[in-house]
Amino acid sequence: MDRADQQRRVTIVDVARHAGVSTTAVSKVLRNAYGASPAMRAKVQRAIEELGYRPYAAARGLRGQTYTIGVMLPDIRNPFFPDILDGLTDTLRDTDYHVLLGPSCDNETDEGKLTDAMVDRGMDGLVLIAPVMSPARLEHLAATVPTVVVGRHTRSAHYDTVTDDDTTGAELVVGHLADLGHRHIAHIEHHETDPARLAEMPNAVRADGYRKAMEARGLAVDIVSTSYTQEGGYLGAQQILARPERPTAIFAGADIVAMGVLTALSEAGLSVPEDISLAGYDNTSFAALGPISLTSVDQAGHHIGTDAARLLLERIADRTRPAAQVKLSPKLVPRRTTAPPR
Amino acid sequence: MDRADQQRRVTIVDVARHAGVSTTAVSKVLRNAYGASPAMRAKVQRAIEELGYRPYAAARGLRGQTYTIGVMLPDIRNPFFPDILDGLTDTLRDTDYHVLLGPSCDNETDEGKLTDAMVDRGMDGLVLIAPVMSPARLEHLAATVPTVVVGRHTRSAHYDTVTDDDTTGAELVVGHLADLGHRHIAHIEHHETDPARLAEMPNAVRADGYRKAMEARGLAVDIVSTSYTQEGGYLGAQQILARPERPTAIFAGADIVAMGVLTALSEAGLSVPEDISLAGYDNTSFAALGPISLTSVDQAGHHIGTDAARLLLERIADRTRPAAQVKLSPKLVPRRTTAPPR
DNA sequence: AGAGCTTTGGGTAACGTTGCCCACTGATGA
DNA sequence: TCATCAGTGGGCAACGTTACCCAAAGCTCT
Repeated sequence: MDRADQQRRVTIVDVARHAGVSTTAVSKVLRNAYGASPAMRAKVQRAIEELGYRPYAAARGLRGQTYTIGVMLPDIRNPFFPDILDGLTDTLRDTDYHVLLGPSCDNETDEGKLTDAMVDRGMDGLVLIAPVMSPARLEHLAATVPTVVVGRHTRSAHYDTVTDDDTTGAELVVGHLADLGHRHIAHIEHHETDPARLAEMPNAVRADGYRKAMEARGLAVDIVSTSYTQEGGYLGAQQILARPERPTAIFAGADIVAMGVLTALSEAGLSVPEDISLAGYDNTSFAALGPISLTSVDQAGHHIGTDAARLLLERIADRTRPAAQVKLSPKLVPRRTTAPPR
Repeated sequence: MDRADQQRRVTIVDVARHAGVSTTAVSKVLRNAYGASPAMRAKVQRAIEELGYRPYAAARGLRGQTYTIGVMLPDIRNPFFPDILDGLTDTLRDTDYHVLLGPSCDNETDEGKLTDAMVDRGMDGLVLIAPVMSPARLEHLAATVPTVVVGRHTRSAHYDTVTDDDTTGAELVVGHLADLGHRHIAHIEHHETDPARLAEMPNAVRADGYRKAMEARGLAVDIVSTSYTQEGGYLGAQQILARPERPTAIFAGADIVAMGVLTALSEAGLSVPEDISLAGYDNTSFAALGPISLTSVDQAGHHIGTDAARLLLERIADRTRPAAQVKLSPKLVPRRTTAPPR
């Protein structure tokens, strides 16, 4: 073993000694704090570079700040979330903050563990993407650490929200399919029973938007509940196909769901859009794929990410600032998986 | 603002006072250390639960441990990496460790920043998936913190490695296509020029395996260099199609690359496998998708993840244990995108 | 000249946890 | 009877950084 590498970290004390100043002075330079002359700044900067010093975040954490932002998302496999993430990291790139991601957590227990872990690690701020936890827990969490909630239709004095108008998005899809002549349009949703979440979660709002849009047109509502995963789409489509009467179109609540639907349809020997039309949601890069060319709803993930990052930075800077709610508008992107019914 | 929520965290001191014991005693119970009677353990446990105490990781970090494992991966959009991640989190679920992920970093600069950030945050161990940093930096990093390197064909006394046999994997693909009767097989690789990385990175080894397998059969090597992304596949396929003579098969170095190739082929009005055969690598869930049904090479991502986690835990427990190299064997999964040439 | 600033620099007590010590108590063994 | 020892519990000094202080020195303005 190379013992030279195992030596102690360079600390602020080493820098101070090397520069011939106090640790306080070094700390001031690091924080751009008041009370350090340009001459001293230069001296300290030089010492920092010569020694290759980097502040130890754990020690800073003990004093209040870790310069770390935690991000929680429900499913790393859903290709929509990386879009949001890109927006976040692009915005935070020029700041002192670093982004760390939790592993996928799709249930309340995992969410609780992860957010606890993030709080315990002294994170300066959290971005929660479509969290399923109870409103009370969300409230309590946001009171503990600056938080931005993405996707969930709720508001609170403690946290900011960034949402996309899922009701309109669902209406866009139903309108598009109805205009093509479809009368029987099935919807695959992410199952939700908790009354608090029924009104707030994007999947539930999307399903409700579908319901309203169908009823407004006098069409029969046909909802299958599974989950926003590829498997959920597969199973949902199988349920739909097992019935006596087949719908002429399926509205999948997310592109990843549509992926699973495609598998099931293909296995059943049905072709899209000849036998059945299919629309997704999120306009992921997968939807644009040539052989797939999925009709979808664009909700500008990158933009959502930059907004979330901006709001979080503002909230970290001033925790008493009134909570903001940003609401973005979706756009329909028609592609080749939707066509008039035969 | 709800002031009650803003109160100080519950600390070990509060627990000690509440249980009527010393902080040392509480710490002993927390760490399952020697020197605490069952009676005291029970008393302290009760106090911990009553107060809802959770240890503060930043303070622990200052003393040496943060119970955090950092994971770095090149591209969150590549659906292969979540498989590895699942293996990691499944194995670490029952331990005291938490997994935190860095955002995608596909270049040496970002990698350096991220690994620095992870070291600065006192992480107990790192899992680096296909890192591109220099061998010297890798060596130095692994000497600083317990590390497992995934995918990179290298060995060191400081870190363990988990790799898949990419040479064999490439041979499987070329063999499969050649057996079908293909003579002109193009390969899209992730561009690599650094000599150190040419011998070590999975993409480079895969390309080399392709080269050897082609030459062993007396076939002409035809390599296009882009990147292991959807866009890389799209651009690579466009380059291939712009030439006077079209290959009868394309071997994409990763499934995500094959996704982009499909788009380009579709735009060019070519159908798969009638006009051109296509094989990917990684056997991601996307490859199994009905309408895609991509021939691919399975390298058991979940298994890679569990092995990496196991090795890392061992190394954290004993940093002097000799470094291990785990090498897994790939399997060909033929599907509908490969067929004899017309 | 002296009062009252501003600027510059440093001393130091936290922050929450750990692990090395030591002290005390009974029991054990010579 | 006296050392020895295991078992139990606690004191306390770190770990690296920050922010609240205070002190000294050099100004400006009467």
